[in-house]
Amino acid sequence: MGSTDRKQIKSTRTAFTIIERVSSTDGATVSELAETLGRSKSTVHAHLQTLTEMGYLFRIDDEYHVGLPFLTLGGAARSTDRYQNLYRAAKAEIDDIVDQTGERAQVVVEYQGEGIYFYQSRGHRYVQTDSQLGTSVSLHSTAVGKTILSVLPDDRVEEILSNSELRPRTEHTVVDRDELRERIETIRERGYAYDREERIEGICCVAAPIECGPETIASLSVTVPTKRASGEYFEEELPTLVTNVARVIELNTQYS
Amino acid sequence: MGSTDRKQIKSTRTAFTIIERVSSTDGATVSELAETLGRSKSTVHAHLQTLTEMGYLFRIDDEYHVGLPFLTLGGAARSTDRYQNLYRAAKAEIDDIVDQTGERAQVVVEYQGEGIYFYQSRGHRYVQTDSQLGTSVSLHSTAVGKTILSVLPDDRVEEILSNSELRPRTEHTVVDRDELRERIETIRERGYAYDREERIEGICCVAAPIECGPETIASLSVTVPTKRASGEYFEEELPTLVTNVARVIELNTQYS
DNA sequence: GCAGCAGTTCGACACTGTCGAACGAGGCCG
DNA sequence: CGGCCTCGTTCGACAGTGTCGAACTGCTGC
Repeated sequence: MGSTDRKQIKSTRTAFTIIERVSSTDGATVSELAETLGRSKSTVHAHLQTLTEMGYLFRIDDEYHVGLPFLTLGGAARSTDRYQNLYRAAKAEIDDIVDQTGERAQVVVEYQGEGIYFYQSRGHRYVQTDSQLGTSVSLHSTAVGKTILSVLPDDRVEEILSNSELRPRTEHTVVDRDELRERIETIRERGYAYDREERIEGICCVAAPIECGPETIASLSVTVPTKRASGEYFEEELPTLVTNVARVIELNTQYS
Repeated sequence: MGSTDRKQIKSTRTAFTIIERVSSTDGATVSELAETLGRSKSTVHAHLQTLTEMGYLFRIDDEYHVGLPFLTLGGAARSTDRYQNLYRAAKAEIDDIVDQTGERAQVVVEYQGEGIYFYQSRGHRYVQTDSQLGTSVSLHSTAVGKTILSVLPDDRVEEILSNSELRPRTEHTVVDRDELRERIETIRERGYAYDREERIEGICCVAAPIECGPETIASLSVTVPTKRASGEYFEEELPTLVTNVARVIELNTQYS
C-alpha cells in the first residue's frame, strides 16, 4: 500500500516515535517506552541517550521529558515564509479582539489534516481549557475545524474525513459523516461556524475561516463559556466580529 | 575528551543537524544543505524525505522549512512537570506587567547554558525586536542572561563562560570576562540587572532572577526603548516592579 | 541478604545509512 | 533549436551501525 516508502531513515522514525511518546507521557521511563513501543530496552536507551545529550530531551531521575529546544524550532516554524505573515496579522488582531471582548481568541492552522493551535490570547473573562499553544485538534469536533473543512476542496475534505475516526468528545459531538457534510455546507453558505459544547462541556465557539492561499488555511475563533453563548451577543455580535476580523487578517497576510 | 559518547544513534544526530540548519536557513535546498553540512546529497535527501513524510518539515518547490509539529512539541515542553508551574505563574504576572506599563515583558529560562524565550507579551507601547518565542540567546549579552548567571553557582558560571565566545552584539556589549564577573557580582548584591543597549541598539532592559529550584532558573525582564530608559521610571520604578513580580512568580511556582 | 526490578553495558548479527556515480528534468545561453 | 549546466532523484554496494537478547549493576523492599 505504501507508495512513498522509498529510501527513508528508519532510525529517525523511531527517534521521533520515542519523542512523541515522551511528549504525551510526560515523565516516561526506559522500560515503559520499550514496552509500549514494542522495542528493546537497549534500543530505546540508546535513543534517549542521544536525544538527551543533544538537549532535546531532559531527564529527572529516570524519567524523561521533552525539552525547550523544541520551542525554538516551533518558533522558527511560525516565522517561516509560509506562516510569518499570518502570525503577525493574527497576533495583532487577536490581541485586539481579546481587549474588546475579554474572551479568549485563537487562530488554528490546518496542517496535514489536523488543526494546530497557532496563536492564542485570553482576556480578563477568559475560560480555561486544555488547549494551548501547539495543541493539535481533529478537524471534525470544533468550530475551527469545521470552518477549515468548509473552505477546503471536496476531495480533500473526503480524504481527511476518511482518515479520521470521528471520535466523540462530548454528547454533542457530530459523529455522523453525512450530518457533518451537511453542516459544512451550511458553514460555506453563511461564512462562520458554531461549536456548542461539541468538544468540551460548557465551552462554545464562533469561528470564521482565513484563507491565505491554497496551502495555508486557518481559522479564527472566539471561545466563550456556555452561559454567555446566547442572545444577540452570540448570535449577531460575535459572528460579525469574527468574520470581519478574519477578512482583515486575510488582507494583512497578503500584502506585507 | 568525549566522556559520554557511549552507544548513540548517529543518524539521529545528523537528522537534527539537518533540522537545525533548515530552521536557521529557512527555505534550504538539498544541495545547499549537503554542501554546508559536508554530507552527500543522497544522504541529505533521504533524511529530508523522511522528515517531510512525518510532517516535521514541509516542502515548497525544492525548498524545505520546519513544520508546525515542532510547535506542538514545544508547547508540550512548556507543560512539562518542570516548567508548567513556571509557565502559569509567569504568564499571569507578565500579562499584568504589560497591562500596567504598556511595555514588553518576557521570561527567559536557562537551558543547558543558553537562555530560551519562554513566554513574552507586548503592550501598546511595545517595541519590536528580533526576539520571539523560543529564540535562544547567549547569557552574557542580555540583562536576563546576566541575571541568570548571577544566581548560578560560581563553577557553573565559569563553565558557561568558558564555553561561550562572548561575541559582541553592539558596541556596548561586555566582552571582557573579568568585567562580566564584576557586573555579575553587582547584580548579586542589588538583585536586578540592566541592559543598556548591550544586545540591540536602542533597546534597554531591566531584569530580575527567578529561582524555582536548583534546576529551573529563569529571569523576568521588561524591555523599553532607550528614550524611556532614564529617570525615576527606569532607575526606581521598573527595578522595583521587576524584582517584586519575580518574587511573586517564585512563590506561585512553589505552591501550585 | 536475597529477590525483583530498574537502568545500563556488552557482543554479535543483519540491516541500513552512507556514499559516489548515474539518471532525468528544467532553465539558460549561445 | 540544441547543448550545457545544475538541481533533485535514483541506484548499487559496502562499511558501519542500529538492533536485539543476555548479562551486569545498583537500588528497594520484603
